[in-house]
Amino acid sequence: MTKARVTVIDIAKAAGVSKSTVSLVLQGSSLVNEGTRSKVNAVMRELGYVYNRGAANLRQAGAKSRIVGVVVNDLTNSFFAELAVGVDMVVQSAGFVQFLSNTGESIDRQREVVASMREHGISGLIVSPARATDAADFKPLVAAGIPVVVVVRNLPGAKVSSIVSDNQAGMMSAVKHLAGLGHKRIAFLGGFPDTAVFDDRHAGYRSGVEVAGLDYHEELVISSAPSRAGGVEAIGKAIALGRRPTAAVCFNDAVAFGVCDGLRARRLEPGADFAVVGFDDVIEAQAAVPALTTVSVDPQGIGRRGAQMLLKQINAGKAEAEAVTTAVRLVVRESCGTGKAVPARTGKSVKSKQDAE
Amino acid sequence: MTKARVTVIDIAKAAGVSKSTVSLVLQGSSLVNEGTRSKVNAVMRELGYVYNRGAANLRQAGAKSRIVGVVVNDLTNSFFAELAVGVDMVVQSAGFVQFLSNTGESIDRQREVVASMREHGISGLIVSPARATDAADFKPLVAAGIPVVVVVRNLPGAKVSSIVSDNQAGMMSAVKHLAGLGHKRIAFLGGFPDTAVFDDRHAGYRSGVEVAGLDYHEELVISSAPSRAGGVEAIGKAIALGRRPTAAVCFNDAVAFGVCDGLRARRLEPGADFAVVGFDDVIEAQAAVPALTTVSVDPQGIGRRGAQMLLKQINAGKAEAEAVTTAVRLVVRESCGTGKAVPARTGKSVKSKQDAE
DNA sequence: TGACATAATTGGAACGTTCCAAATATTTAT
DNA sequence: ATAAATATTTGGAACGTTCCAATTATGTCA
Repeated sequence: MTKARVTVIDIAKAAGVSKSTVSLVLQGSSLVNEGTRSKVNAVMRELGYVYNRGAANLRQAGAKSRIVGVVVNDLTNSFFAELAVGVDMVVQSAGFVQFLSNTGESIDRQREVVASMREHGISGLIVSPARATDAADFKPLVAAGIPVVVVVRNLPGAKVSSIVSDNQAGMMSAVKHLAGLGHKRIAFLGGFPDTAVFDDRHAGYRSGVEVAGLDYHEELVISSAPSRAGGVEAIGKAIALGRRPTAAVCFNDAVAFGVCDGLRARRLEPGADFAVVGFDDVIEAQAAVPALTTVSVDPQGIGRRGAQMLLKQINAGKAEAEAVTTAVRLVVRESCGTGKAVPARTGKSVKSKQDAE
Repeated sequence: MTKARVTVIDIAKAAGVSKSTVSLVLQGSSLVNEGTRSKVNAVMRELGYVYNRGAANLRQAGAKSRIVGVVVNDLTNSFFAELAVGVDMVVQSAGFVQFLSNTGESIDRQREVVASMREHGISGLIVSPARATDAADFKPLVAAGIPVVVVVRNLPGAKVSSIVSDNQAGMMSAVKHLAGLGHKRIAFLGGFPDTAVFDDRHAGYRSGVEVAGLDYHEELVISSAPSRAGGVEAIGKAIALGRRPTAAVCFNDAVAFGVCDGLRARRLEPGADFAVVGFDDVIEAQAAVPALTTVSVDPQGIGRRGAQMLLKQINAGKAEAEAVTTAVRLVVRESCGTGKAVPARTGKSVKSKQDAE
């Protein structure tokens, strides 16, 4: 329906210069005379020229497409939505655009979207890997010189940068908080034991218990799906124990909400009759009744930081794998029965080179 | 480590055919001999070939980049996150990828990202326009033959397709519900009067009132920011009226929550002493106390539908503007005081929904 | 003024693909 | 066996940009 695309040659012709000059203007080169520059710019505006990044990118040997790929496993989860927003903020202000895709925890889907992104020539990738992602999956990318930053869930064995929250310290502070309130039997509820995140949080739980001078009981660790339904299930098992716990730290907030549901179903009031702590601090946490005491991880911050890391590597041209864990803090609300709010800070920002393998 | 890219020519050389043949294989053409095809495929796998969509796209005269742009004004809002997921689902299974960007209601940002997307050669755009977006803003796009679908908020005057939820019918059913419960003075609270969404919802309110055989009173329409704080403010004014209303339909759920806050501050119990209906059915709506009666829209459905519409136009080559409004339904919970006998549960677990505005 | 540096400009030749028209191989029909 | 049809394959020539080396204009200094 409409005319052919306006190209740099059309501009050149109309402005009475050569295409090379127009190209120079496009790149903001200082080699071009001020007068010519404004003339060319005027003509571009007039003809409604739009830059063809594809063509440019082709010539520049795939150097810089100014596209970063972002892959998350569940955009519906506000945690990841926030993360994506964080990424978008820094990526956008650096003049990049983001390809965002959702895998819904499907490994096949993940492979597909990553392949597609590669074909489109992304200059870098930020990914929160689907469960059971093979560390080798991103090997081809880094081999091709495309920086990859793994967020939220780490990928042991992959030689890529990563940025995860301090799961261990977070869980530890949650346990210490409960112990400080006088609880002696504290359960660890929810989560799949075959994930790295579970391992970290569980380890934090365990050291928290020990640091508080309590005994670690295997039976108090009850895994389940990391969802609301999983929480209901887990609390059911916990209550069925001979010596039932009086408090629980949960794998994440969704589990914690499920635990509250399960308690109510048994005529127990979360907060008053049983203390509950979550993990993540999703938006619903503060609006819930009772407001959830939880470990806040600032997903948007992770997104921003991950994006910065990625951009740094893109600009450096060289991808030096770097592993950072971000601080985390306990937000005390009402689900542990104590109205007094004394936010306990924990966690430190640790930065370390990742070596080996 | 960064070796030269493997190109179609390398493949050709290694397979002992011409680049044209390789290209044919790439396109799945039936013209190529079965033997050659598998040979070529084998070599491609072996050399780790990755298709360069940019180059292809360049040659194909911008025909189809298989990229669709998605622009939303607030990804943090789960309403839009859901919407994006809906889009992604259909777009992905059609072999497209999505460029997703967030404007945060900034018109400048919106212009930037749309421009950037154009440079990258999107084949279509789905956008939930930032407030006060000029209808002419998308003119250049459609002039260039790039289909545009506007979602959630419509853009009067723009000759593009749109898909919005049935604000009018939704509000009408809310009013009718309240009237059916015996309320005579029903207020309309919250929202900025200068938006199209406000107009629609207000119109729905008005016809609802009339259909119920009640009088429409200007004083019962109290606008405010479409936020929780705005709700507090609006209910304050409503209560200060000479003849105060006994119920209110709110511009959205956030306002409704604010209204509840305001009522409690005046020792009135929402649900019992004053009936409240929201709009959107955000996730918090069902967990709130009292659970909020509200109008549910299906953002993911809108996303899917919008994407289908867009793909249809992309494939058709021509953009025939089409306006659809999606159905909406009232979810009765407890905030109108009828929570007693029949727990009016909508059997399905409602997904997170929220609409800013 | 000539000699030389410096500032601006400019034609190709890439980049990796797809298209086209034409060439070659293989069948089939006569 | 030969022509005609069909099945495969194939070299260029694009696409819109950037790079390079080369060119032309302009300025400077003895």
